[in-house]
Amino acid sequence: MDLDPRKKEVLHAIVDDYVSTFEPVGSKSLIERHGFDVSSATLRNEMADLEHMGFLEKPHTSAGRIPSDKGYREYVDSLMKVEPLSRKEQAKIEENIKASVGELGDLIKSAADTLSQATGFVSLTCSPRLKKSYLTQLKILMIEPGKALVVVVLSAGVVKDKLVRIPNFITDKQIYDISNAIEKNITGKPLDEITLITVSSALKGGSDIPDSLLNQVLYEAYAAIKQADRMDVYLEGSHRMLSLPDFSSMGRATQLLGSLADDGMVAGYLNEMEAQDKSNQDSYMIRIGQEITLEGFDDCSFITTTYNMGDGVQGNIGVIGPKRMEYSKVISQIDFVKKNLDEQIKIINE
Amino acid sequence: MDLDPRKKEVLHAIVDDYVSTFEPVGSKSLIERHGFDVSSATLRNEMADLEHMGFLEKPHTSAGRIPSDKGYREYVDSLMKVEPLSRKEQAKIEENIKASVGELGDLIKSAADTLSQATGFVSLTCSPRLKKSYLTQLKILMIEPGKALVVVVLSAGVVKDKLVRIPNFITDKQIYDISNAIEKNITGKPLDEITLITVSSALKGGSDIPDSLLNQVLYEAYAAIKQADRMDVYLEGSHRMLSLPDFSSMGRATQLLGSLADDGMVAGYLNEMEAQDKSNQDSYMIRIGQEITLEGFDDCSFITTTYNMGDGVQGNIGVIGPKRMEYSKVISQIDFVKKNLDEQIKIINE
DNA sequence: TTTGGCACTCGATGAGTGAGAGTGCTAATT
DNA sequence: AATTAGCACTCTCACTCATCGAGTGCCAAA
Repeated sequence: MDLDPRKKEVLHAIVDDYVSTFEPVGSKSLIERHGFDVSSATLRNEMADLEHMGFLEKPHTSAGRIPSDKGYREYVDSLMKVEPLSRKEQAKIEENIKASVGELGDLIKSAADTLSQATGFVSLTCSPRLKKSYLTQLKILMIEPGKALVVVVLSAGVVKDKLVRIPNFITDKQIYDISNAIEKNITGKPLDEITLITVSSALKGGSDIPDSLLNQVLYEAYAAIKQADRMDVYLEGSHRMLSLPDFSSMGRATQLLGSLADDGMVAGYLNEMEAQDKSNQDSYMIRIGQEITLEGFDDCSFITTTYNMGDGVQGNIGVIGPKRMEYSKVISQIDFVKKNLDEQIKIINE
Repeated sequence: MDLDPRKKEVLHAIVDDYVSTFEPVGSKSLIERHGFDVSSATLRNEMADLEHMGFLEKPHTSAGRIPSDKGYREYVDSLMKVEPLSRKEQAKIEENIKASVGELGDLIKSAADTLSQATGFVSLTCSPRLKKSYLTQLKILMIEPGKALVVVVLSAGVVKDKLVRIPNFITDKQIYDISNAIEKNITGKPLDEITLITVSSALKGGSDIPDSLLNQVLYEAYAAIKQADRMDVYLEGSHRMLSLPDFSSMGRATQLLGSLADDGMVAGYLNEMEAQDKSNQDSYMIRIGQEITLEGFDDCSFITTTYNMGDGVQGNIGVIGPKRMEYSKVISQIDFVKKNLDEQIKIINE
């Protein structure tokens, strides 16, 4: 399975060339650009070998070669070297991210925007899965008769809330009591162990509210808690894909943007990816071309990593770009954005 | 300025034809499709007149005519008849909107999605301008030391909140007192009359917290209040524009989607439109082609109307589509969605 | 194992062509 | 004065055809 050193060099060169020119690379231009010390015929033979092994493809009988998915995979796994960004690029990213003010949500959005702008591709962020995080506070706040705000505070300082309807004549005081009772009941429990029964237990009968009404409130509180682990996916910069030569055909572009519009689908796939790569947590997840099992992403690659919100709570951040991309550069861009994001989150959380 | 009846008929027919075929319409096909009782030569004369008057344009010397912006404007203002949707379409829209559960935000999103799907264009919603609505409640909720949630309740039952940082050693009780004091101070005031001074007045010195710390809390509360009237624009279905023949050239499509990606720009323009049309509140605002002063929307039209959240608080909902659209149909679609949305909002608010 | 040489393939480019749809104008008709 | 028939003209679109150039595969020689 391992390639001899020259084949590696050739594959490396071809990927580099193809990525930067977007044109099938032929034996001759390969010699011109890289200083190979052999004739074009020799390279042709090597290239034919690489093709048989599945690392290269020919678009037409008589065109140069382009990397196959397997070729990109080999490149990513063992050929490329990730080099750090230039000072300039670093500065730009830092500046952008630091410019965002205030809330966590804004910060993450800002990181995504920055990443999309830096790469020129679509950036993707996904809020952390919170199933395993535990509940530290639950408050129900009366807004007006019949309406209340349920505030759920989770470990890692995540705050979610939901506006709910409650029976009209429940009073401020009653809500306050219910809220305290629920809180006492489930504080410290991981989110995915909380059920409607856990929420309600040891609560009924203890107050002056009829069970049927109490149940309604309990249910709403429960729903609010459950909703807290809703995964929010944010895709930014889809329109940038249109400017890429890779998607200059209307058909491909339409299909891609259509798929990107369905962020639920992307979220689902992210989950799947994470399940597969559970081992190398904290590192990069990369999917190239047809490795992506979603419709319409044949010419794309996903690269994601995780950002940290403390207490082991992690979200995803990454890029969806053409599979013909400068992997090493994009990876270091993601990496740098991630680091900045982690830092800023730490600052927000103290 | 008014056209004689036959010219009106001709313009009407041309717009109809062009909208449905997307091909410049010529004198002959006009006779075939519509039962004009004159010869093609007569129509040619009429068409030449209409062109001189600015209602029609020729893409090339020897092609049929297409409506100019002015032509569409005339069509929209005085020629077309808005007809109600078919039962089927109505049912579909109703179903979609009713399927959305729970919160106001979800409901509006759902309305936008429905509208985009129904029209095949981009739908646009904009949260209400809240400057004129008044504050009914303000609560500050301690989340953990150094972190609090400011909940702002406005008239019409709008609830906004913001997570803020506060000095570490401020206690639950202190926050509670501050919160009450502020609330007492500014309840009932319109949002745009609230200043940092209003928030702070009559508060300092009354507590055991040093002024500098108190100021920090007050500022955060103030910022949370001010943020409540942030206009949220939501654009849905940009990708659908790619399927339209109007944007089948990559250049136009790229430009359009690029402009659509900047929702701040759209929000700003909406504001502008509203200022212009202040008179006919509650009705439709329509901008056609170059009437839109934004870059990149030359081939588009905006149609928006308002939805009601009670207490005179209104948001915008509408469509951005190709100017070559079935105006009467799209208007009734928007109208129907708006009606359903209004209804559902009423239900949510009781 | 490498290399030079050669025949072959295939896509891109550009020119030329004819068909088709539509126009504007003029002169005759109503 | 309005309408119509007729005709020359214009312009796009689709099609064909030839050519060019980059690249390949393979064979025989080094």
